[in-house]
Amino acid sequence: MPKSETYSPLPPWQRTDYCGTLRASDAGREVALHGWVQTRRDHGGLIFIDLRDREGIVQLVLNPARDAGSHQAGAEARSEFFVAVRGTVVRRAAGTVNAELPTGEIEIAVSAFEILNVSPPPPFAIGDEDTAAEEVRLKYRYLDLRRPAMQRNLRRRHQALQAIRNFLDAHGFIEVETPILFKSTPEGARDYLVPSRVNPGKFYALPQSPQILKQILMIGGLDRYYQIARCFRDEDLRANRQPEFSQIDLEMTGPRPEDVQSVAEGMIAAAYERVLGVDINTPFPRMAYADAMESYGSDKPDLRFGLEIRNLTSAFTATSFKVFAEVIAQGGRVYAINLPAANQLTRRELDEMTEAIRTRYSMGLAWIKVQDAGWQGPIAKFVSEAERSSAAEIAGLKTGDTMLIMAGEPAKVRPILGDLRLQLGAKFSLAAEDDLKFLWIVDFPLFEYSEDDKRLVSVNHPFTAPHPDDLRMLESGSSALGARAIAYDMVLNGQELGGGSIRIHSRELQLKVFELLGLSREEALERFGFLIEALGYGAPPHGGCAFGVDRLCMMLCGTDSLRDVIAFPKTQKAVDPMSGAPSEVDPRQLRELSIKVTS
RNA sequence: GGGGUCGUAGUUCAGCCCGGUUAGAACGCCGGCCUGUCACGUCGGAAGUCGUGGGUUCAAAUCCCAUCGGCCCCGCCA
Repeated sequence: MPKSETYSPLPPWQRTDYCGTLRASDAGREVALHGWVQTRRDHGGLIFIDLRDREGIVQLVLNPARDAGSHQAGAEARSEFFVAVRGTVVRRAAGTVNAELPTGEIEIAVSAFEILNVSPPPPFAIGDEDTAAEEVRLKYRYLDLRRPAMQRNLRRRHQALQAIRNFLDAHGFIEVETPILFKSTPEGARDYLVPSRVNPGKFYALPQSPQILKQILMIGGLDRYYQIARCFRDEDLRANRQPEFSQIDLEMTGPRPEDVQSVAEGMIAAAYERVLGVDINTPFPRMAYADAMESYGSDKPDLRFGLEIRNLTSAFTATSFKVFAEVIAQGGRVYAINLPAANQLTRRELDEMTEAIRTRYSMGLAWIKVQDAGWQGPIAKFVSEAERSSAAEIAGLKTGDTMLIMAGEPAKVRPILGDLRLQLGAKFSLAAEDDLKFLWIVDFPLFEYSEDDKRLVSVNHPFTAPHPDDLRMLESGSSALGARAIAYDMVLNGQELGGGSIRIHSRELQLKVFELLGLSREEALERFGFLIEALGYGAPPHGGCAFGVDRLCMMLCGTDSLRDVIAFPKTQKAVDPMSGAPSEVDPRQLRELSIKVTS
């Protein structure tokens, strides 16, 4: 333990090298290292210490014959002590080389060894595999961050952002910071609020995204803007959702959608090239939203495997099977997923699947198996021979295949089958992990009808430009539902990486859209007056996109949890186990803010 | 707000179904020995409010209820 009289805030000598970078070519060099003790192997006479820094591990040899003081000090060293050493890089004798370590051909013959700080035994070993519970890892995040896996993830994140910054800089984008303390615009997610001391009873909101501000930057003549922007949404957490997260936010003046998409493709490809060294083919394929919903039941389809949803309705237009006939009479459709013979589900699994869909959605799932003798399954006997062959042709049914069938409203059935498709893909490991299936989903609808609010809501956000061919449809609320937006989402392997749109730059059109959304002119002006006013001052056409940095990094790191690519993430209860945030505050602070806690 | 799941030495877990010895194991930790180990070896040792509170019982880690926390999911997330 460093005694107080020897404690110094400065190390006794400066590091010359990182532990993990030393190689046989360094043999003979005198080096100085700083690092944490990974393990100590004390043979009594001879002590080996694996010393770790961010670059890796190197073996120290403490030999009393070389330096008695170092050997003595080394005996005191324990896991996670921080030490400084000096010594000579020497080639290991034949037979003592460790092929497992990049530094395994050499070791450090130590001539000076000082413990700079001690540590109690860590609550978990700083190894490569994360054997500790996440609760413990987050409480001692500084120890967790020493693990090679976390070091690698954070470094990949850095590399990705660096590549993206370089790419955008090279394409004329100017990085501009926008305020964290901004105005609450209650549309969309719940805001995080910050009370204003100077203006009692008034609040700032943390931005859910810099959407409006970047539009105003375009009106402000920046022409091309980007930002790695922190965003805040006070909603419940998920494995891929944190209350604060980062977006690569960009906006351009006068772009066609393909101009924005090309920039986005380029920057994502740059990140993949920099981090993983893989070459991504651009441009990415485009798929219309309507087609994605029809074939995959999702606006973010995973294209790494098939099992597309098939529309069998035409095979059953004249069916005597009551269930299908009634659905079709009411404008519903019959959809199916054809599971090829190679992927067999047991009777029990089929029953469980049926039961799960019944309890979760109160919907029926039917199935048939194609046997040599014909269709087999609970509904087989209701289906005529003509219907069978017609359905088989549509679905590409072959002997041995299993077909899962649902009938009902497309809006209800397709997402369920889409979910089922993903479950089946996972169950039969149909999606290769290293396969990268990028695509753009385009032609989103501008609005959808919200049953809860009994009004139209924006599918994207209210600043999204309608498709020019559909402008006439905005004259009434009912026809507006059919209008398309100039909006696009980038999807990778079933994850939405980002999306964007061309924005409305006409003051009148923007007011019209707010009106369709049920906002009175007064409300619109109160909430978004500054944007509406700005649009009136020669706002140029503009558009852009935003990408989730954290999700991109998840993909780049091959992890399922955002928490693995964020240095200090929060738990599902939005708590930071390390600092204890959020916490109560001094009553005086509350008084200054004119805030009273009522519960 | 709802559903599922987990909570036992510092850590990872077993024990829980079917209540009954002193609650075990591994790693880690502490002490001894050890000059070529690299998950060092070896001999010995310490270590527990079984998440918390209540209930049932002669007896609760074990059964019941409540509650807190981690994780996954639904709702929510323009």
